[in-house]
This record gives sequence, C-alpha cells and structure tokens, in this order.
Amino acid sequence: MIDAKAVRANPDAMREVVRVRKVDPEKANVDRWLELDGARRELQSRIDGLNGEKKELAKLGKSDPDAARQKGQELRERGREMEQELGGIAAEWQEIMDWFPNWPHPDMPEGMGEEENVEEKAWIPRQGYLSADKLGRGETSGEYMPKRPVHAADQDFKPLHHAELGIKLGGIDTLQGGQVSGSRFAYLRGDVALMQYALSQLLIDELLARGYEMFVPPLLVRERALYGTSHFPEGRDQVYGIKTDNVEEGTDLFLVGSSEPTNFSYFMDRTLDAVELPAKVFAYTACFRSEAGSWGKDVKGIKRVHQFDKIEMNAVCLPEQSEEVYEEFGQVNEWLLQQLELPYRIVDKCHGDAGYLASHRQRDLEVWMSGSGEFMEVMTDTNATDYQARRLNIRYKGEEGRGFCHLVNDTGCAMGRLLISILDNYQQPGGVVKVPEALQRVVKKEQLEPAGGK
RNA sequence: GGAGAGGUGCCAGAGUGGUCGAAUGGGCUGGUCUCGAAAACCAGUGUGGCCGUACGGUCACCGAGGGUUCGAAUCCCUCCCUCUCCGCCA
Repeated sequence: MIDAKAVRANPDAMREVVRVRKVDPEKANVDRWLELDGARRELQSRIDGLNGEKKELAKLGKSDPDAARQKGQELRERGREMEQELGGIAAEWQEIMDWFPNWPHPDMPEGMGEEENVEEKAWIPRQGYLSADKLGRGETSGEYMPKRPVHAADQDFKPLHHAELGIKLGGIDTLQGGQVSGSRFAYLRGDVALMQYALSQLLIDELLARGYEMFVPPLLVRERALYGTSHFPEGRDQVYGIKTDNVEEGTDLFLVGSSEPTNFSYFMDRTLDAVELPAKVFAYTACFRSEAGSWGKDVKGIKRVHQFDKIEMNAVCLPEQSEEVYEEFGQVNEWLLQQLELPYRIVDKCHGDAGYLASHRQRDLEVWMSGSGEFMEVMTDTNATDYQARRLNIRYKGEEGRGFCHLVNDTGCAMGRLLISILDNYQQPGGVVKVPEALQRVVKKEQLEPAGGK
C-alpha cells in the first residue's frame, strides 16, 4: 500500500506507474479513486462535525436527559446514514488502493517485458565476471556463456535434461510423486536428497556467521499475512486455501508460497526501536504454490512444482538502510552461487517485469544451465520499501523520528532449482554427476552415479 | 473437544452508563537541588485522520466488528487472542 497523500498530491505520477508496471487500469483506477477520496474526506469531516455535536449533547444530557433525547436521536440517525455511506465509499477506495503499485526506484530500467531487463553482471566459474561490453538487455550475455556442461572433464557427450539425470541417479521421482499427490509433486531420494541438506547447511552457516537470525515460522497463515506482503489480492490464485471444517470457524488459512509473508508478519502491528534495525532473519521452510495459469509449462522434472523447500532472507530496516540491505542480499546470493561454482547472471528487472506490486526495485539471479543452454531464475532480490510495512503496520521509532519501516526480501536458496542447476552443470558422460566441492563435506562423495552401476 | 477466568496507555493496574483519552504507581524526558550523582520535589510523556504557515484546533481509537442508549472502556451479540484445569496428541 502506498501513501494516499502521495497519490492525491500527484495523481499523474500514479497513472504513469500503473501504466508502466502493467497493472490493470480498471483495478488501479486512479480517476475513480480520486473521486472516492474526495467524497470520503468530505463525508468524514461531516461525520466529525456531527460527532462533535453529539459530544456536546451528551454533556447536556447528564443534566437534562429529556432535552437531549430528541435532538440526540435525530443526530444518531443522521450519523448512521453517513457512516453507512462512508463504509461503502471507503471499501471501494481501499480496494482500488490495493492495486496501486509501489513507486519504482528512479533507476529501475524502463521496459515492458523480460526482453528489456538489464544485465548487471554475469559470472563464469574459473573465468570470473564478463566484461561490461558483453552485457546488455534481454539475454545479451547468453552467447558468451559456456556451451557445454562447465564441470565436465570430457565434454564430448550429449547433455541430459535434469529430469532424466534425476531418474538415472534414482534421486528424483516425479512418477511416484504424481501417484501419491498428483502432477508437479516429486520425491527426492538418497544422495540428491542429501545434496539438498548440504545446500541448506552451506547457506545457513554463512547466514549465521553474518549475524542473521533463524526463524521457524508458521506455514499456514491468515489472509492478513498474505495481504500484508501484497501476495493478495494480486497473487491470490497462486495460493492454496485450506478448508478448516475441523478447526475454529472463521479462520480460513492459506499455505504460504514463501516464508516472506509469515516472516514479515512476525513484526506486524509493532513499533520497533530504530537502534535494533536492521533486523535480518531467514527461514528454511516448505513453500506451496498452485501454479495456476502455468499448465503445460515446465512439466518435466522439478523446475516448477507445487511444493519445494526454500531458505528465504528477510530484513526489516530503516528507510535509509534498505538500499544497502538490498545490495547485501545480492552479495549473499552471489556468494552462494560462486561457492557452488555455477555460472550465472544478474538482471535488473524493468518496469514491466518487476514482479509483484510491492517491488520498488528487483533483481533476479539466474543460473546458466550450461547443459541445456538457457538461463533459469533461482533467486529474486526485492526492495519493497515501505509498501508492505504500511499494510502490516510495521513502524520504527528513534531519535531521528518515526515512520514505516522498509522491508527487503530475497531468496536465499530455492532448493529444487539449485539442485537442477547442479545436475545440469556438473553432469558428466553417462549420467554421472560430480558433487560440487562446497557440498562434498556433507554429501561425502565426489560424484553421484546412476543407480544400478557405473 | 469439555469447564472456567481474562484482554485498558511503554509496564503494572484502577475504572461496571455521563464530567474518562482514561486514576494511581513504575519507567522515560526536561527542570530544581548538588562539585557530581543518588534521593526528593516540579513539569511533561500514546497513535492516526482532517484543518492550520505556526501556536494550536478537531475527530477517532480502552482486542476486532456489530447492537442498545440523548450518552458506552463500562450493558448486549458475534468473532479473535491469552491464561487455568480436564481430555486427546507429535
């Protein structure tokens, strides 16, 4: 949610943001909102005046109740009518506000879609960063990325899709997952499952060393939490709702698609002491997504599934800290990918592709799948400034003043997709997969081999 | 799931129909006193909306939402949450 005063002061700016962020102008209807806003304020001040009269009358009533009675009844009736009218106006006013996107960062690239995202960096194991002239819009860096699996000693073989590798290794079973839970569910087994454990340990150790606090949050949340981070209303179709016939009535619960809503909601309706900020936390949780609207897309393997594990990094900070935290999260992302020696690029998302309404600035980290020759998004770093904090009512108070906190979120490690990245980039002839050095300590193997022999 | 007790300001805690945005105590801030500190004393100390350049004014808020009433923190209804005992359970 943005500050109503700011829209009132500059409606043209909001019209422009709605346009470039490609928000449905019927939903984020600035003109209608301005009408409602005027009506709302006018009506509110009339109600305030009437309440003042009622107050005076109430004082009179204690000495002479009879005299106050008739006038009072009349005022009450008028007040009720006005309040009812206000209720309707305020509801629509809020409904439109809910679709106003956050103000974009002045440097957010202009553009209507992913082909206009701007490449910030690209990194290749043993080579380092690509020079700036090899970066650009869209997928400019792609042609400079490795054409064969980067960690294969012998490159003369036909690389396999991660789904096939997973089957050969006996480590990914989507068939039985489908039998048990339906399509887009999978079992991870044995060393592949162990590799996920190794991934989580690698990052958790790093985050703890950096002073982040670990959370184990609730995964079933009320609507407020998802509304608060702006996953509702816009992403409502991505979320599993739980029928709660067996529990308290009136408590519809939703499975989180990320621990971002539940982590940030820990701070809702609180005023935090400025000296304690930034508060940087992380959680390793399951995430649930309906993937409505992407039927038929990425159906092979575990790239797009209904349930996956993820370490999420979240920070609650002061307004002047959010850009710095946004950079720091990006550094953690790069640290992990470099530890794993995976080729990747970072893209600065443009207006038309900057994710949900809360985004003020957003970057994706995409691993280069050297086996299959494509980029795959594995992490998203987002500075939501005070947009979510307003909805969740997270404030700070310090000597400098008070206000709404800024919230920054980033994928620490999306387990499934990192596993895919590893399988793809570390594959060898015959379906053998080398274990990244950084994971060998936990996996206790140098390579994984197809089940049933070498 | 059964039975009971509660939710008031930063904290503790009063308030069961009017004069209550709310006693009192603690905390915090400023002042007096002191070489300094403590103690003591004095004053101040919530959030949000609207109006105003400002001093300020005004309205709302005592878990949430409805209702009764001229008037609600106080009465009624629904919901949420917390606590105690019993049951069940990883």
